Amino acid sequence: MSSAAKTLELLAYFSTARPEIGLSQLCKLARRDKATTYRHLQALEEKGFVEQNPMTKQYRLGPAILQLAQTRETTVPRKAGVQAPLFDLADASGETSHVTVLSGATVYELMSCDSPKHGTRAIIDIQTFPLHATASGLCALAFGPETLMDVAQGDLQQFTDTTATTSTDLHAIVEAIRNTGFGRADRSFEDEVQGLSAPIFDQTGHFAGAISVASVAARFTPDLERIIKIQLVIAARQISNNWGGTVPAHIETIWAKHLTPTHELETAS
Amino acid sequence: MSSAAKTLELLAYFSTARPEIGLSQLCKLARRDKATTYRHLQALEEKGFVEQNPMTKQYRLGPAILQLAQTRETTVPRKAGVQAPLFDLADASGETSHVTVLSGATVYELMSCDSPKHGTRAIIDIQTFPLHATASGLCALAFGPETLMDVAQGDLQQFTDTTATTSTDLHAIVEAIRNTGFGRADRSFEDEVQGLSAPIFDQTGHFAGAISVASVAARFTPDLERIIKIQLVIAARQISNNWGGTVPAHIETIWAKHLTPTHELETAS
DNA sequence: TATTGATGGTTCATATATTGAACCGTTGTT
DNA sequence: AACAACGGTTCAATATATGAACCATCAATA
Repeated sequence: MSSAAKTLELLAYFSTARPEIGLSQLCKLARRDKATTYRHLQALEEKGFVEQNPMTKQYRLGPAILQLAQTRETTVPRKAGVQAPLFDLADASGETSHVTVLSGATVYELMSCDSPKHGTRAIIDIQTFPLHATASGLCALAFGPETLMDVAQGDLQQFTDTTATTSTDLHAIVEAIRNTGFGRADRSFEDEVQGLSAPIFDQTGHFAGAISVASVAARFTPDLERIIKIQLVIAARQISNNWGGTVPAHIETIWAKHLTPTHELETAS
Repeated sequence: MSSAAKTLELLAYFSTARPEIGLSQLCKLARRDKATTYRHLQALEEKGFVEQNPMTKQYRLGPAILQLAQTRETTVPRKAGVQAPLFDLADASGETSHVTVLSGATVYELMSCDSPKHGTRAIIDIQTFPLHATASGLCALAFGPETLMDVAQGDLQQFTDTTATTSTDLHAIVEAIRNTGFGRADRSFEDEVQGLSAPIFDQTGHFAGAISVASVAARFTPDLERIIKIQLVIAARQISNNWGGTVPAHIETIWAKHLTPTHELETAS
């Protein structure tokens, strides 16, 4: 690995949980030599990527990062961070996929990608997604701000005969989604469309949107569901990353739990 | 210079004005070999500090920066406390304004705000500010740690014909700033730009940065200077407050002394 | 269609910049 | 007073960075 890459790696050890790190401590964390680490820190400090707390001599992230982040944020639109993972998902799942963003109390479509694999396709033709009836919307209810639930309950429009139209039903569905880590809409918005989604998180660590696959219900099988979920996890991680966030550990945990082969066997038996 | 530092330097070439840069272009900008630059970009890309636009093959700032910036800002909040006072200052002064932070011996731009009032504007296009030639830098020399003066004297680059290039001149200017409480750069960094600044203090009670206004020299009058100084004081107090500090009493005293009508009359007579 | 020039990317011998064991000076603890 | 832990420094050994020259691709041009 290049010396530059090793230097950059040091930055990743800083976090809100561990905002300041001393030289020795950083050596242990990175399993590097002290002299090497010291020089790397010097280079980072020279360019403003870290600075030293004059009192404690410990290092922390520096101001240069803020300027770069400003540039990135104002020049790279969210769409750019979505394109590749979304296309890969549509390709791998063979189904129409889309990414939605939460703005205020509304779930908007950001980008969609139709897979050319099948003749029959689920056509997405709306631009805002009902919170209580779509996989994306339910994902927002499950992982987004709590106030969303109040908004959702104010409009429980029935789209199909499986749409949740009571507060009780909606709460049960949302609770199930919190337990699995995946939004799910069983023909609740359109007949014959089965939605699956995963939450996306931005740099603030909050829910920012969702990535979803809309399958034609007739070909939806447990096998396909598993495949799609695995792909959703990959895409959700990548997009979160591109938006400056990471998938919270507890979400990763419930995903892992739900996708392990042992779990599959247990539920199958 | 270390290879890591050279690699980090590449990032500084990205800006809102030039968000995407191709390999060849970057080589020209940085005056580096193509192979070297390519490998540096590889290292940056590997760690997410840049990414490649798949269409154009050009490079742009990557998502890793957003995460680091988030950590920095949540652990050392700076930007959040700057926004409103800075905007108010730009609005009230009608000039381009910016806030800088001192990190080690370097003055970095934290945020800037262009006032839309005038057609001609002082455009800020640097990311670090020379200590001896800018209002912010001089403010740091006057109110920051004493060791800064040694650093400044090591590089007295001449930018314009009013830039201080001797130790004697620099000391005189800094002394004047200590007596007025305002950093001042009379076309010493760019021709036709008149800078004025006020120091900002953090919770440790030490100098932490400066807030500055860059006026177009042609419209700089004593009246405007007075108006700007009054606004600078307001902003410096607010930001210091937001950063957990207060403006030291002796600074408030010299500010008051310099802005009282009696003083104006005295100097005018 | 062949030519040119620009781009992004690659190779390899050279030599320069990186490495880490051991060192120093300081600080706080036993 | 001895000790340990810290940040920081030195220097010989060598791993790593370097850049001239190279290739492949593309778009414009003759």
